[in-house]
Order: sequence, then structure tokens, then C-alpha cells
Amino acid sequence: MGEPARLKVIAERLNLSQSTVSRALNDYQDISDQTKQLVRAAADELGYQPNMHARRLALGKSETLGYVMPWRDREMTESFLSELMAGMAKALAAYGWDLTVLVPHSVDEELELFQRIARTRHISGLVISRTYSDDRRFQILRELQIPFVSHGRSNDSDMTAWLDVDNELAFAEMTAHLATLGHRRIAHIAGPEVYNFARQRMVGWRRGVAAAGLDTTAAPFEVTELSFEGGKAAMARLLGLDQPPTAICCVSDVVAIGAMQAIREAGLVPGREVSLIGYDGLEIGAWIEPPLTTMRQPQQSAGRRLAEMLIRLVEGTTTPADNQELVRASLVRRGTANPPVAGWPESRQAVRHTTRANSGGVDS
Amino acid sequence: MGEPARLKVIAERLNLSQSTVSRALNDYQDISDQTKQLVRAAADELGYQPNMHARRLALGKSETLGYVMPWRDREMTESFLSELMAGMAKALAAYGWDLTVLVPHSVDEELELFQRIARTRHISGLVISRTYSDDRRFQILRELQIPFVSHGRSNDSDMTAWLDVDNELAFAEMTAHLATLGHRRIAHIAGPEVYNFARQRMVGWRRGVAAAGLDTTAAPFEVTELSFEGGKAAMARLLGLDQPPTAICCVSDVVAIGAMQAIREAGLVPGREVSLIGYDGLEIGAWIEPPLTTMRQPQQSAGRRLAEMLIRLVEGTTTPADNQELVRASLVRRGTANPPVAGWPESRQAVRHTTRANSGGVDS
DNA sequence: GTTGACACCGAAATCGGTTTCGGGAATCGT
DNA sequence: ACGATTCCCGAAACCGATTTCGGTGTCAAC
Repeated sequence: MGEPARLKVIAERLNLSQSTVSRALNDYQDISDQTKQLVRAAADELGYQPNMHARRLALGKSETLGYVMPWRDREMTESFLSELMAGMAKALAAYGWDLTVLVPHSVDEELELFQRIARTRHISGLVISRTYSDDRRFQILRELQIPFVSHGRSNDSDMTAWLDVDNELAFAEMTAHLATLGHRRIAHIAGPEVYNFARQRMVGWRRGVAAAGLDTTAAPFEVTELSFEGGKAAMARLLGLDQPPTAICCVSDVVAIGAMQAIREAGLVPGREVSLIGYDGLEIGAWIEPPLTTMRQPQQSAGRRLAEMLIRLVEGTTTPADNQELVRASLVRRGTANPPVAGWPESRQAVRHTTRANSGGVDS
Repeated sequence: MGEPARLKVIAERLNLSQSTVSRALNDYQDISDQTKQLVRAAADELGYQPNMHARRLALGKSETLGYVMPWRDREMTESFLSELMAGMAKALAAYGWDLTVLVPHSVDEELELFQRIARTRHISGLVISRTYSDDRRFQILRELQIPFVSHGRSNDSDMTAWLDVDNELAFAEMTAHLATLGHRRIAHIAGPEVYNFARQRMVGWRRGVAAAGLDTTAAPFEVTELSFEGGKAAMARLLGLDQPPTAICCVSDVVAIGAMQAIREAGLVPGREVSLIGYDGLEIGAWIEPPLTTMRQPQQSAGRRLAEMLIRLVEGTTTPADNQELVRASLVRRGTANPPVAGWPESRQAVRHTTRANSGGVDS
């Protein structure tokens, strides 16, 4: 019980050679069933676990995947990150693989990291996220021949593996929902265009506006950073318009929550004068007043899928192009998407609501 | 540029032996400076990176640490997890170490995991969190001789390494702050006693109540699970008391946000009739209305410290007992801790606020 | 009775590093 | 001039697995 049992120990114990034991455990055909039984029993009894490093050295594989955490900017506080990682780690554990987290704190450092991994190969595949529309990483990883799958697409991801939500569809549906409620001026608070998902969402919103028979060119939008403050500032600008919108599609929940603050500070009530829908399905959205209507995608199963795809890529049993998966987000109806109210914004100078409905409205 | 440069290649290139090259790179004393220069130059040029598996096999060390993610229960959604992990990973990267995440989905599986790690040694140290007052893991890890450091203490952590916040002090201060504002009935919404931090916070609150010259035995408290719903239910019970409290110390921000909901549903205003303070310093607390006063501890530096401590432990340069660190949380003044208002709860039947201050109050 | 075929297993090479040990050359002391 | 250090470096063992290759023994076939 002192030192961990190696292959050698269990070989001596059974009067077998080390190679026989190894092959028995790996279920080779040229080992008799009887011997296999014996070896397995002994291995069990001694609690044998192969030395990972020796194994990986011999195999030339690492059975370790890396997750590149989106750390740059201050926008990583997103709580779903841990959920995503948990999903990945759980899926990998089922195969006996490990997940290591990589946290580059600059673009250059990220590229250096890729170089190192390409040489050492101690990580045999990567999951990257927070993809840009124009993302250098795709080409570099291809050149370095590092298997990878991205969480989110990019301009350059046609032939690579990815898992993405149908952002365009989600925002088209979001817009349609607001239109169905009766809204005619549906705005969009967008994220920086460098992010591919931000662009997709913008496109989806436009598509929704057009589908509702509204004037696309007149539909107002604001681009802002993905933060509470950003959402607040953007909303304030929208409220300053001559014809302010009655409903907003927000690029993220955090931005939506910021927008709600701006709405309140203008003396209005989120979900009454101005409806809004967020995106991400954050749990905290349910805790605020009124609870935020949003769209959710399951993070944990996304993590699982990403891991499974990457394992298959590393094993070489599939091609990247065969591993492209689009998942659908679903609307979570809470309290901030309601039919427009009469008398606003037409008579906006007249209304100054300082009272507030106790409970949020109810989505229809 | 095809295959990564191994030690052998650079040895042949310089007409040296492989062992010389290895020692040169590792700065051995018995290698001339001139040779070292040559070797390093060649290594640089070829972009040499040692094969991790070979290296770790030879060294018998893994240079990989594991973080055991608290996954059981549904309470892991805490957004600071990713921040903590980022802090750890960044610190480790500076030493060339890796961080792998472990996600056991049951207690038994966690113990199995420990067994495996003890045998394979492919992870040479663990960070565990979410410690229980009575936590079997401490003894087991000691028996298995796995170096570890816990984020949070336990009954059994006297001789092991840990990093913890002074929960007791934090809640004593929190209580003192409320007392200074003039509150005389200061309640506590506590977490399950199995969690050591919940017990510590309870003790701290009691200490604070006593220090304020109030009656400890009469001070009301409620134990609940660490969730929004839990906080809400607990607050509802407190409001049902004959003499409801005017201020609440909440075991966590999430619980506090749930409590705020219960306060609103009772027709009261958080921070007016009932003051409350949370704990964790979640960013979202600043986004709700009124913004939640809370206490914060820096998560990222905590991650860094944990990693540094564990590295030293694995290296064997210190003893566990010498690596115990208590950090202090600091009060974040926002909008929910204000002086008590007159007329409540004495005339509680008379007041039914349905209107609400536009901006939250201001802490004094 | 020799020859194959087949089932089963051991010896040894291999993965790519680290480390021990010992030897040759240069330097030192006397 | 000769032995003793000191300074460098190479050969080889080692870490613990996997895998190739070859060698038994058995049995059926001719």
C-alpha cells in the first residue's frame, strides 16, 4: 500500500512478463482468457492504475484537452463559464480524459501558447470561445495542426469544427415575439461587431424586423460594449430619440439589465413603456424586478458536445467539417416583454411614472 | 519544422551528447558556460520544447494541479468560480504548471477520484473548496498523502494548508455596521450548518450582536439553503414574526437577493423598512434596485494565493501548517443598508408602501 | 515423422527526457 | 616531472508504460 503498484509488480506476483501483463490489461488477442482473468484480478486487488506519463509517452497522445478561457476584456464574469467547463470536464471524465484551463492574458500570449502546445503536444486539442468575425486563431491552429473546435463561428470556420447557437434565428424569433405583442418600433442594442455572435444577432434582428413588415432602415439600434454600463448608456441614447422604441432586443442579459436601469432612471417601467428581451438565460435575470424575459441555450450540454466532438477529432475518426453543430435557443418568458401601452411615447411629457407595479407584468 | 525538435536532434546538430544538452538546458554546474550558450542558442532556434510526458515520467512529478469544482447541489452557478479558476491558472502558468478541473458528481465519486490520483500521481496537488464543518476529505487526502490546500477551513484543518476569509470577523463587522446605523433588531439568514463558512458567519453575527449590546438570545435567525428561493422563504418567515427585524445579515448575495424579493412582496422596500447586507460582492448586486450592500473578497488573488501555496507544498519546501492564510473581506456600501425608519414595524399594519424611491438610499 | 498452423508468452526496443557514474584533458601544487 | 584536483563531457541506466519480434509448445494434416 506504500508505493503504487506498477506493471512490474503485478508481473512478478503472477510470474508473468511485464509485456504479457500489459497486453492482458489492454485486451490483446494473443493472450489467453485465463491469463487475462488472472491479471485483471491481480490488478484489481492491487488497485493498479497505469502511470499516466509513461502511458502518454509511449502512446504519443496526451488524452488531455484544453479550454481557452476568454479572459481579455473585463467581460468574462459571465457565470455560465463554469457551467460550460463543468459540462466539458464531466464528458471528458467519462472517457478518462482531462481538461486543463488556459488563460492567456493577451492575444500575443494566446498565440505563443498555441505554438508551445504545437511543439509539446501535451495538450492534444483545444476548445476556443468568444470567436471574432475575423479571427486569426482559426488559420493559425490549422497551420499548427492542432485539433480544435470553436464555441461560436467565424468568417473562417467553414471547414473547421464548431458548435454554435443559431443567433440569427434566435434574434429573428425574439423580434417576431415582440412584433406579435404589437410593437412597431423594435430597437436593438448590439455588441461590438468584432464579435461574430454580435454580428449574427444584429442580422437576426434585422431579419425579424423585415419579417414583421416594418421598415428596416428606420429601425433604431445602438452598438455598445457587453456590460451593464454599456447597456445603460445605449438605452439612454435610445430614449433620447425623437421617436423612442417601445421594445428592445438586447445582445445579452447583462446589457439588458443595464438597459433596465436606464429605463428606470428615465422614470419609466421596464416591461411597461419599454419592453425588452435579453439573451443568455442567466439565472439572475429571474431575480430582478421585473424578471427579465430572455433566450436560453443549455450551457452544460454544450460543454458536453464540445468535448465529444473534440475527442473524435483528436482520435482522427472524423473530419472537422463533419463536426459542425447548430443548436437552437429557446425563449424564456418572464416579465419584461408585454404589449405596448397606450399613451407612450406620444404623450411622453405627460407621463412620469414614479410608482411601479409590484410584480412584473406577464408575458403573453 | 515538421516534427518538433527533440533533445537528440539538437545534440546531433552540435556534436554533443544528449545528456550534455539536457544538463546545459537545466543549468547544471558541470557544463561550461560556452557550451550552455551554444545549446541555448540552438534550442531557441529550433523552438525546442521538452516533451512533457517524458519529462514528467523521468522527474516523477506532474507539474499539474487539480481544482475540485464544487458541483453537487445546484449551488455552483456562482459566477466567481471562473474568476477563481482564472486566478489559479494564471499563477500556475507563470511557473509553467497546468491546472486541470475535476468535476465529481457525487461524494463517492470524489473519493474514488482521490484514490486514482493517489495512484497515478498524474495530478500532484489539489485545491478543494466548499468545505464542510465535518469534512472527510481532509483525513482522506492526508492518508493518501496528496498535497492539497482548501479554500475554506473545517474542523479538521488545523494541520493542513488553507486559505479562508475571516467570515467571523466579516459578519461581526457587518452586524456592527447595521448597529451603528441604529438598528436594534438585527437578524441573520444563515446557510446550512454543514458548511463551515455558514457556521463561521453565524458565529460572527452572534458576536456582532453581543458587541452591540443587544440580546443574543432574542436575536432572530433562519437557516436556509443557499439559493434565491431559500433566501426568499427565510425572509418571509422573518417578516411573519411578532417583532420582525429591521436589518438582516445574509449569508450570501444570492440569499440576500431572494430576501429582497420577499420584502417587496410584503409591500415593503428593501433598504427602507428592512435593511440588509449580503456577502460575496457579486457584481450583479450593483445592478439591482436598490443596489445591494455587501462584503467582498478578491477572488482572483485568492486563486493566485491558492496556487502559490500548493506549488510550494508540492515542492516540499514548506509544511501544510505553515500555509494557512486568513484574508479579510471588506464592506461594499451600496443601497440596502440605511438607518431604520420610524413607524415600522410598530405601525406595520398602517404602512403599505406601493410606491418606491426611484434610486436606492445611500449608505451612511 | 516431418511440416505447418496456431495459440500463447517473453525479451527487448521504444517513447524522450533526467541523472549517475566515470573517464579524459587541463590545471594546479610541489 | 609527476600525482592530485578540477573542469567538462559521454555512456548508460532509469522512469513505466506500449509494441514489435521471435520463440516456445501443441495439435492437426499429409
